[in-house]
Amino acid sequence: MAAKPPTPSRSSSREEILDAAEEVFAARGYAGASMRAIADGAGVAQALLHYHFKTKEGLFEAMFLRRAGAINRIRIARLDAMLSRGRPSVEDIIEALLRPAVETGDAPMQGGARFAALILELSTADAAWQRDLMARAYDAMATRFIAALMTALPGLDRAGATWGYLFVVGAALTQMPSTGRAHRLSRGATEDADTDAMITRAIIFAAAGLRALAVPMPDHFES
Amino acid sequence: MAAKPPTPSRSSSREEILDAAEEVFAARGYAGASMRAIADGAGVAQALLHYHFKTKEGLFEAMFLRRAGAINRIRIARLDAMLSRGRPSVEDIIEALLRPAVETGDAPMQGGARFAALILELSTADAAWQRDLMARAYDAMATRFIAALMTALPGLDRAGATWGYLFVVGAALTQMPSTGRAHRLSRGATEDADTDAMITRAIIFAAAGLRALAVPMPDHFES
DNA sequence: GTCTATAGTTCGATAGAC
DNA sequence: GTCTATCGAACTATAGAC
Repeated sequence: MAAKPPTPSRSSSREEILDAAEEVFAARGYAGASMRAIADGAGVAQALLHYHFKTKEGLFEAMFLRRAGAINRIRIARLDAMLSRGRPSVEDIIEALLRPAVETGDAPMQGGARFAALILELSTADAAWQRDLMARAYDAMATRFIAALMTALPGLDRAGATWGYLFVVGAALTQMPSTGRAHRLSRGATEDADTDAMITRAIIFAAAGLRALAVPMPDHFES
Repeated sequence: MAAKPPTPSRSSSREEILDAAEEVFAARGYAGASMRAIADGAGVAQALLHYHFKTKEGLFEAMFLRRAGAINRIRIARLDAMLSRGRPSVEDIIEALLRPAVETGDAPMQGGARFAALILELSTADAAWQRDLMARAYDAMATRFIAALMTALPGLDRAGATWGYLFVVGAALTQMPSTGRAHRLSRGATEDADTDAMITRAIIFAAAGLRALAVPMPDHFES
């Protein structure tokens, strides 16, 4: 789909830089990361980063789109497979949306957990280029899932489906970087690193929440 | 409750620095903000920031605890008032948790919307001092609300109530900085800046989600 | 308590050799 | 494509006068 260099083995250091950028950006955020730290992580000279990506912003963009694109392709593939087999349940749709975010596997990061922090930073930023990047990385995928939710849940209008989608993503994304908070607040009853338990509960939580939003409107409307 | 300087009018510039710090930190994040920009915003010399708060970290801490404390006091007051009047519904509890976050009013920020981005940055950070600050700012309040949820929803165990609390906060917090995303994804069917519509839907969504978590376990368990 | 001035680092980016 | 070397700007923090 995207333009790829015709050379069969594209310059290997370019990918190594992107790998290192993922680690450093995810650990320290955009502003907190430095080109020097990324160059060191990749084992190349700092100038090479500027040769390949021109600016820090350009490197961040390439890094972010690579990872987000990889995850979104899995999401869409799962959704398409489900749709071709019949009418998926709300739970199925949510699972196809959330699981790929924690099952990255192929690139060097702890289960995509820290990448979630990066998405949150980007999605709440107010710089124009960050909002644009967020839109380019996720809007197409989000539109597909919002449509799927409206099909699975007649009675859910577009505004409700949109807020519902954003709630689901926000609820799950904020729990992915394991900070020890769930363990502490639950007095040891659960573990942050147990992403499976978290995702399982998130699906139950989100499916019920979406079904409630599908009811036209409770009985009063205000403001 | 906290130690206050005995002087009736405490150095006014100290508060002005905190006000400016809120704006700059919320707009650019911790790493992206500079002491210079904060000093300029407060109209004082940069050295004065270090006199009052010693380091950038110290200033961030003071700023964050002041704002978080103010919001949490309102939350706890609302919860206590409800509890003294009988058994509040899940919706009431969630409303007491979410509304104060968007109705800050007294300090100079656009409805506390951008402060939410700061909370998200802090809650997903992995530096020790940031996790400690997060715990000091929110754990006591969170514990009260988790307990209230368990009382309102028998069948909700501590692990479920904890994840539920975290889901609710994550779902709502991620929507507070209005980025135009909801407007775009819904094709104009809703507006990001309409926080009342967002909060109203968040309460419906979250209440249903929490009730679903209160059911011991659906009927199958997988993975 | 508030200022000016500056020390000491670190940053993003570029020039230019190979 | 990759490197060394470096520029100029920004940063946090401190010293010291008032």
